[in-house]
Amino acid sequence: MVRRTKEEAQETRTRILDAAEQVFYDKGVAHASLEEIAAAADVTRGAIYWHFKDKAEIFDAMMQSVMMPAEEMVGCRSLDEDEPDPLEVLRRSAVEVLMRTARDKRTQRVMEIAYHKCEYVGDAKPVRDRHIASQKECLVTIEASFRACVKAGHLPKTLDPREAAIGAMSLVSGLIANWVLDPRSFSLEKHAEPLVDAYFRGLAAAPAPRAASGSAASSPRSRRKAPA
Amino acid sequence: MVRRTKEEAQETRTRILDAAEQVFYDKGVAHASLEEIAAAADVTRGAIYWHFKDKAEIFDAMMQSVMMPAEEMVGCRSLDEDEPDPLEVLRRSAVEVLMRTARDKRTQRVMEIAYHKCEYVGDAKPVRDRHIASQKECLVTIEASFRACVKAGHLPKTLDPREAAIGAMSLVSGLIANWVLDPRSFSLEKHAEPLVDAYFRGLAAAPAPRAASGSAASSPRSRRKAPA
DNA sequence: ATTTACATACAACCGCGTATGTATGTCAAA
DNA sequence: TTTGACATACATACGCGGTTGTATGTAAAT
Repeated sequence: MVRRTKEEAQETRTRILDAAEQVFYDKGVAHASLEEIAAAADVTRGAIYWHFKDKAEIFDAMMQSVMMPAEEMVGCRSLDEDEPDPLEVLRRSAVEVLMRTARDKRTQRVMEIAYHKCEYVGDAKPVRDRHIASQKECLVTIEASFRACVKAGHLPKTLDPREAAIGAMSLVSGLIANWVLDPRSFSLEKHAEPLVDAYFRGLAAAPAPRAASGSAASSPRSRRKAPA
Repeated sequence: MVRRTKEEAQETRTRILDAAEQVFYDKGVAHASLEEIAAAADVTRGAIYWHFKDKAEIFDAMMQSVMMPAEEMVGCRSLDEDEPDPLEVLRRSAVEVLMRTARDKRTQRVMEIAYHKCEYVGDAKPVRDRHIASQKECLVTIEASFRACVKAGHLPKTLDPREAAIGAMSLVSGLIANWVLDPRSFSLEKHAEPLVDAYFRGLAAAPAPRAASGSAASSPRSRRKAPA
């Protein structure tokens, strides 16, 4: 056996990761065997067990090598305290995440694996935990941005910043999840920006006054027009 | 073995389905063994193989026994052609789906299985196909509602009904997916209706005029304020 | 008597983890 | 500078449990 130099070993590692991505995409994480991954990477299982403890660790490493939308939305832009237009920064971040997904094949594959071809259970718990953590962090960051927007007068004072953040994150991740499930169902590239804009307009429009904070869903109000 | 009557057999079948739901929830679909399911249903694998071909068929049957948000949003309300306020019907449907998820434990479990504890690949293809199909059907139905709203003057004529439908579906499913992943991260019950309302307000607000329909994302406009 | 609705028993495979082999890189000592 | 010892980066081989599908048994319902 030709023992490899350190750089070659590192390349082997990335080859395994790339192969795993492909096999995960084809068979799903649970049904992907290490033998298949090894074959796809043109190595043996021995190589895999040298670089990784088990399949869960491969999956973990693979997910860490890319950015999920939640992280990316807040991560790529460092929001300055004195940003003149935090709303625009936020809006653009959301659109960018969607656009990257719409255009980059690699991102598409990983998103589909993350959303529809793995199980966040048992061994995948570390991945799930990071997912939850990043989501939580994402929420507080976006919330901070919205809060700044309210303070700057770009959004109405009645707006709940956290609520707005929850909606933004859900809209973006929902769009991605639905689109990768069936890219032919609609054009993400075409609708991404208009939809983000529409949601943001909804936040900008002051909500209709409510009767205190009673039980919302079962309120006796039978029908209500959307505000003009 | 005491041979069961037909009704008892049917009950056994549902017991298996209920047990599968629990085991799927605990271990994930792929890692759930038929032995575990059988034990949870207090039967043997023999009973399972009598009622179902394999695990995929169990999963399929389980998913068919409940309604996913996409189906439910359009399914529970038959939209009449002469509905006076289709927008309100749509709004209420979306909120109802979210509320049911927030309140009903069973729905929560199934949603988490569907969104985070199964792999739509290989044997699960029938489930995936139905999921895609129902999503597609959901889109056209919601789109029809929005179109009716535009026609009725409840929404601006500049609104793209299909785009609005895509956003609505994504927001709802995204909210559910994110919430079941970590219910403590936010209160779905509290924010469901306000968020749906916010999105609908965004649709009601006329979009800012765009320079024809050029490449949207790379438009030179460097910053833009949210409309007041 | 036959079919139904299971339980039991059996055989086979698959994938995993580990143990071991091995050839080469790496590096300190001479 | 060369050399030997050790670590590295894998490949190979083995044993094992767990799961699956099926085949068979069986008692009650029809």
